[in-house]
Amino acid sequence: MRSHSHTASAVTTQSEAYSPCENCNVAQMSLCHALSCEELRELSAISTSLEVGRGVTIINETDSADYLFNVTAGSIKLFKLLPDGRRQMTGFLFPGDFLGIAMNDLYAYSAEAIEDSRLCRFPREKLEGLLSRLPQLENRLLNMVSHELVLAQDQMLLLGRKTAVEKVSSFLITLVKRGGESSADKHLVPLPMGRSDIGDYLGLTTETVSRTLTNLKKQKIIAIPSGGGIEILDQESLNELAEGLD
Amino acid sequence: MRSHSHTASAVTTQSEAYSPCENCNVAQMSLCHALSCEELRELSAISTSLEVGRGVTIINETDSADYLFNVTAGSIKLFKLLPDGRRQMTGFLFPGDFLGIAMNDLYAYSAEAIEDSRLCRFPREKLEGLLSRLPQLENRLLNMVSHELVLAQDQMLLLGRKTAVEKVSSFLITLVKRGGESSADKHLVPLPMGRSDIGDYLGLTTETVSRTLTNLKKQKIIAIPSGGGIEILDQESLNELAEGLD
DNA sequence: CGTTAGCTTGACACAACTCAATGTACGTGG
DNA sequence: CCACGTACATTGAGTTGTGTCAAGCTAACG
Repeated sequence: MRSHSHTASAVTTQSEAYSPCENCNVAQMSLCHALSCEELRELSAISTSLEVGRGVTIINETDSADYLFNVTAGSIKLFKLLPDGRRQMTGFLFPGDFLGIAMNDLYAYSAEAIEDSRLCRFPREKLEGLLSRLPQLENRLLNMVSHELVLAQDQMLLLGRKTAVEKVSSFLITLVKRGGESSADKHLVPLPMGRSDIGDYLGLTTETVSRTLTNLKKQKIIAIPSGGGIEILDQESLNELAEGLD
Repeated sequence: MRSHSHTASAVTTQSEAYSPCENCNVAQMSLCHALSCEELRELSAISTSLEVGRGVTIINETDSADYLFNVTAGSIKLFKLLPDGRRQMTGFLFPGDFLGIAMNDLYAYSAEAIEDSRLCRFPREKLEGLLSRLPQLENRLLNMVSHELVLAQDQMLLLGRKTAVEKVSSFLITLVKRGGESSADKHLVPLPMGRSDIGDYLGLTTETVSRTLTNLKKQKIIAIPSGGGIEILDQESLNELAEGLD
């Protein structure tokens, strides 16, 4: 991946005009899951593969919602802003995740690449046309959105009612669950986003995230290797901390 | 409505075995929206109308998710609990709203009637069967869930990044927007839920909600009539407070 | 008219924030 | 390859918004 532009405010690189959906390595966990060969070909026909460099803005909160996306590589952060700059992350996306839900044809959040990433882009209008002809696809989309809604409700509980330790512990656990399959050692979770991003996801400041991680480290519940990421040393304690059981 | 049982832990009254969906007064804003007569009849065939009294539990967070519901009268609160009893409301439902999204066949939250209410109940299995035959219905459901997701993201911003005044102001504004149509005077918003429910919705304590409302009253931005509900005196100021513009 | 449930108000405590300084890792250019 | 610069992470000291605990108030209902 060559693109390293940190300044662009929109999608930058567009690598291929046609997408080899048939060979897609994330198809089994993405929107494309459970489609027949023929259906996959139809979807492929309207999709475009994109590469974006770290820091590049993919969509903007109030832009017209013309496209939907599927992440195929890298990681993406979603967030909303208040007028004075306060920021709330609404989610982190990894390969297989879906992006572009809108209301009144406007995106509900902004999206930015945390690291160099690849996405699959679908024009909304064409995708909606496909949905009416491919019930499998619409059902798949309904399941994905329902799943996201359940996660959003968990996050509300976290934001509204959990303490700093409980928030950070919960966050680490969801990362373990998500990254569990892809990582060789299940106890070393990658952490591509910065402390400030984590803080804005958990409703905390950078400093509180840092202090909390340090405390967990002192308690030998986690380790923080210099190469980045977090090593989970005591998953059991972490689970209890996340639910406030102590 | 006669049922006033406050003790039942499950659905109590089941008034009619068949439901007159054709005459439903909330059909235009509910799940049933945009269905043909024939389709409406099919939906009607699998639905049951229920009445529940104030305080009655409709679903329980970890129960098997056998039914989906549509609210037709009254108001419902949705919430999640932590082991030690801390509670987070995930939403308040009014006529036309939808209820029963699940993950792994378990409900993601509990639901309880705030006041005497009526719901339309659909067995999940039968509804899913219908979905595959009625693409209109599936599309409608997708739109409703997507809409809910957008609202959930707004709520994350509120919970994670807004102050007490901003939270309460935002809450009042959403009530105005929701109840605007049904109420004669658009500036008197009904408030069927208690302070404690509002606190658990906004990630605050009862006391903070109360103090904040008192402050808004002192600033002549709202009035609190003894008959219940809240009167909005200065919508403009409220809008600014909600976004932190002062 | 007394009982009760919910709302309001007050005094104080503390978890997390703010502001500020220092430490660390990494990429760039000499 | 090393020195420097920049961005990010950590740590510390002091502040504050909201929570906690406790006391009164209000209104609805039997």
